[in-house]
Amino acid sequence: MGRKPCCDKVGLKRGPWTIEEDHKLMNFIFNNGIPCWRHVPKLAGLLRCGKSCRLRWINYLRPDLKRGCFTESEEDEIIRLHSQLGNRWSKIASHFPGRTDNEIKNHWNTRIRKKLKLLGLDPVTHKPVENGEKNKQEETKSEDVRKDDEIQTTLDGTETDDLLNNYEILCGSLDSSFSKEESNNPSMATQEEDCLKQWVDCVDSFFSWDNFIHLEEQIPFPWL
DNA sequence: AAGCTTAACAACCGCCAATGA
DNA sequence: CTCATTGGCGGTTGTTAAGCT
Repeated sequence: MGRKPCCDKVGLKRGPWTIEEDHKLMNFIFNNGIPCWRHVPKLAGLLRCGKSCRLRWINYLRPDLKRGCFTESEEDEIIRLHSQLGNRWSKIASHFPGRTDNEIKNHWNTRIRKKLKLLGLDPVTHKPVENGEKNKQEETKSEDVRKDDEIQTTLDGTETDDLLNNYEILCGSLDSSFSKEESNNPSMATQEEDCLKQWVDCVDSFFSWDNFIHLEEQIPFPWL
């Protein structure tokens, strides 16, 4: 007997979310909060499973999300946190208000990992890759990794050394300041609040909330 | 212009821990 | 205590746009 699925997948929509679906989910959450993800799809009129709704909200629709590219300092911080926490993306994400674990994980897998490889560093251990280890890895590694190495060989030795030094300096300098600066920093909280206000204003001008005023009367919410 | 490859990101899947009945 | 349910997490896959040949 396998594990029971999180929901009955029959008749449920999958794949990319449409704008209409996003609107339905956002409208529902703004008006009702998040009572129980399992009930959200039905109450919001969505043919998705609750888990999918939760993911969409957390990774894409949440008002406090900070969209856009990662800055250099953010990347450096991710590298440093990853060296301490490993693949605990949610923990890492908690240090970046407005960023999601999925976003950071994707960024790590598509960019930062390659960057570290170019520096001659093992993305898992954050230590320089030994020649012996390199040979061992050589036997099993995939084509894409091989391409990364080809690029690396185009960098001359001094360039690689410089990059490596910079990385070590960076990690060293940041290590001392870390651990006391957590996400409950008051200035960060204010930033988040401002961001939220802006976003709510934006959404207010976008939606016709009047259509949802009587939602409560139409749907019997069990938690009310 | 068409086809192919790659990079970036969104979404899904399966597992696990917490919680409540 | 046991079991079912739920939310959260990390790994992986799918999709698509951009770049290249």
